[in-house]
Amino acid sequence: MNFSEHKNIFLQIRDWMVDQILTGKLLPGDKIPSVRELAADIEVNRNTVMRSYALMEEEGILENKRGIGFFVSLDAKSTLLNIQRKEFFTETLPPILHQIQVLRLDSTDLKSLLAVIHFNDNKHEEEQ
Amino acid sequence: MNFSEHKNIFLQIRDWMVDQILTGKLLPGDKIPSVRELAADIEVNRNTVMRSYALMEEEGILENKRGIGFFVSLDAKSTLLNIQRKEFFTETLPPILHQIQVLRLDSTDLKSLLAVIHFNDNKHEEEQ
Amino acid sequence: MNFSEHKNIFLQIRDWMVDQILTGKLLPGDKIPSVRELAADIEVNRNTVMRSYALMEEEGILENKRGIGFFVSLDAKSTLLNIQRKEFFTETLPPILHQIQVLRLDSTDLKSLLAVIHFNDNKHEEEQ
Amino acid sequence: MNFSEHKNIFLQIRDWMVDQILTGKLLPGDKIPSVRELAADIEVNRNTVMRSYALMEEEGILENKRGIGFFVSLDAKSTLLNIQRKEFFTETLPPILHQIQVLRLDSTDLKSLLAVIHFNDNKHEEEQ
DNA sequence: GTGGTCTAGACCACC
DNA sequence: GTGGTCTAGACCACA
Repeated sequence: MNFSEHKNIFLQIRDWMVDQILTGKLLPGDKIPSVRELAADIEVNRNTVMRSYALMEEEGILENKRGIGFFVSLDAKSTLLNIQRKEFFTETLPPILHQIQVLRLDSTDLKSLLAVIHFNDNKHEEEQ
Repeated sequence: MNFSEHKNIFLQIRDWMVDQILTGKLLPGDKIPSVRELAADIEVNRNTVMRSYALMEEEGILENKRGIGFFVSLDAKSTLLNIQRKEFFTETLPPILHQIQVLRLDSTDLKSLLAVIHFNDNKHEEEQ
Repeated sequence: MNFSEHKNIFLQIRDWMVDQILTGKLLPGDKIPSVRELAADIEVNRNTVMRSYALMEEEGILENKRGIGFFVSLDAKSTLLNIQRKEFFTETLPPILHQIQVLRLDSTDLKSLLAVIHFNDNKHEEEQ
Repeated sequence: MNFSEHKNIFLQIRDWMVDQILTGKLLPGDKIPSVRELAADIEVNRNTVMRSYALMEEEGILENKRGIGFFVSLDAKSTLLNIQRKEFFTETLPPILHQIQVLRLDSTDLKSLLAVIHFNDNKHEEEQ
């Protein structure tokens, strides 16, 4: 894992783990590496890894069986989607909307954005 | 002004000022509040305001007339539009696109976003 | 059995066993499950169960017949009642009283508590 | 401050601070001691104090003005009462009820408990 | 072996 | 001056 300079390491660990879960590389119920193990692996202090794991436990993404280790919680995926969608609409989207308006961007400028949305729409139809 | 927790205050002041200019609430050539005035107003340290003004001067948004005060520079608006549009497409947009895809948001979810784009399209037509 | 997060499992096993005895689901002289049996049952390490049994033997609640197993000691119930009532009044009750006062809870809030006390009063009358 | 042996220090700091707030020794909006200051005062590591403050910020009891310090949040008192009352009814009370039942305690035994409740009832009447 | 707390000390950005 | 993160290392209880 490569850490970017100006984001907290414990958050980057969390982001990476979340990614593993969302992309299915880690499945609900899976045991994740022990604090010591991961710390050694990515050459980071135990405490930092611990902080990351504790955060994810609080968020309901991980569960802790004492003396055994941390496990991906069974409903991690839906919990994550909920957290992230909520964050997107309350934190991420509003300033974007504002900026699009202020910068007077129109559909020509934002064609790649529209393409993504269009793509998602079709994905949903397929699944039905 | 309400300051968000995890972004530097002096950057938030800058963002707010930029916004005032882009939306026409501050016009090129206008005198802006003195450092101590604004500092008192928004209950922030004078150094913080100063740092913000200095940054904007460096960016060519403000001009400083010694002993008189800071003024919105004459080409602030076009300068800003260029800077910000560029930033928007290289910095802001890409992670948004990724997130929209990961969260599988579709046009129903993002109706407010689409509404803004639509609104901008019409604005442009009127101006033609 | 569901284990709560922040209390030692071996203590929780003890509490559960004590409960079984006080409520008469386990009677004096009864053989209790073997260490390995209970461990398998509740999905816990055998050491943990052993520790719990050892504790209860020390407290005089259980007796160990070598090669046969653990049994509820004959005077377990009266022993327990004494231990627990004493503990209740010296350890458990005082902080509760304090908290009820601080939180300004009144008889309306605590109706379930009062109901239990009332229920116990009647139980005693019946037995006289 | 005297720390009891077997409870986490950072939680004891929180408990003490909560007490100060609930008893009115710290008022909403008050600045509390800086992390370094309190750490030196009670001879505990900065990190430990920090952890305590961060926890209380998360709980909405404290607010943080960057570069200035931590302040008692304006609605700390009601927030606290909510947290604690909720905890009392979901965590504290149920095992108490169970124990009272199992130990067959009656109103004679629990006279001090009833006295407190009675006292609270009168307090409320006075306030009306 | 596991998680969890605490210390001591460094370094950073921000006010 | 303030909070905040990270490290290195010790010590503990629990499984």
